[in-house]
Amino acid sequence: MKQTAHAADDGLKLSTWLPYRLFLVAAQVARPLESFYGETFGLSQAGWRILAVIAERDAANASEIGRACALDPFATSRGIGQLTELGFAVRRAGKSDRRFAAVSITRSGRTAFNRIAALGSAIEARLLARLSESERATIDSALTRLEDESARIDAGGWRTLIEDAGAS
Amino acid sequence: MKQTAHAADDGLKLSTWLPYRLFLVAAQVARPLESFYGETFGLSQAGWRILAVIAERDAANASEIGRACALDPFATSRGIGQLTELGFAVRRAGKSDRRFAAVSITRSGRTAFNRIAALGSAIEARLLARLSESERATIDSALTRLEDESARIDAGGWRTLIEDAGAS
DNA sequence: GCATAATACTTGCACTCTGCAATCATCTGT
DNA sequence: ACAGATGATTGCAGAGTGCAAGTATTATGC
Repeated sequence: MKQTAHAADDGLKLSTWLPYRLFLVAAQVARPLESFYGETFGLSQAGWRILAVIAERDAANASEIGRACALDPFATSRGIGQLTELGFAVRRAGKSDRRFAAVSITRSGRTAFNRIAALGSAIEARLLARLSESERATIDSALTRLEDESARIDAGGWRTLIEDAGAS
Repeated sequence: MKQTAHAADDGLKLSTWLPYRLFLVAAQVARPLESFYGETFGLSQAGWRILAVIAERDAANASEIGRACALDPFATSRGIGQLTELGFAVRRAGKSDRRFAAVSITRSGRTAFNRIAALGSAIEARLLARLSESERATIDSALTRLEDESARIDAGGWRTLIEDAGAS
């Protein structure tokens, strides 16, 4: 397999590259939500994600929360700190093992969550309105596989990707 | 329409919320690529996006670049600055109107782009391998509409979203 | 024709976010 | 009881971000 001397381009075009397209939709849709909870409650992105997790799963510890919303332990700890300062969450020492700090949502935290979630649902509804019923089903099922594969890609790191590509 | 006193939750569950699912795939897939071009070339995310744009569109000015990769003028300017420092791009004063700085990719910029794009294509291939031909077609067409709708959502801001939702 | 406004872009500065080392508190195995 | 493991937190440096102000150039009004 011979390469041309004058470095022919890889065909990658940003606007048709799947990862960029996903990123674009995610980023554009996240911006209004972020400015809402930022301006209204002084919440960061990590804070919002943690709030959403503890809204549905009570008395979770930090690592569980981190796993559930793809945050590293540092960000998780800081996010929880922010939520407790805002009065949206409380830390309690774990029952049996006191290293695990059980985090719970407060009443005002739930109120804030509901206001943000309403906006979040409105955004989702706007997106879904542009899709047919069968498209929604296809995307739901496909996204499950994409989530799985992207987790593998992330876990493997770029060296693995190069090896795999080289071995084709 | 009466609300229950003990604040019933909005049904929003992070793990099934479409915007979060898109974000997750995009973020996980972007991380290995970012660490590759970060470690190898000292390139930032903005830098990579701009590089991808000038690889396919020569002598673009800053605003065109910014529009093509969804960056504000500040980030665009800094990204171009980074690329010129790395020797991956050159700024030339515009022909007729010298306020427009025409940015072009250099030979070494193109080499770098090709190496990164190879990895990008490998990532995309890994994702596409998990989808059937018809799923790919569905997602391609659906994403076009989602891109359009997310741009509208972004442009409208959160106040518009609340008004729309309230008027349902 | 010259002051003024508009346009394209850049820079400085303050602020936030992130990544990582070091640390603290607690528990487990021997 | 003590060493080491585990879960979580903190401090700090570096990178990224948003916005006001600035430069350079071109267009406009009188």
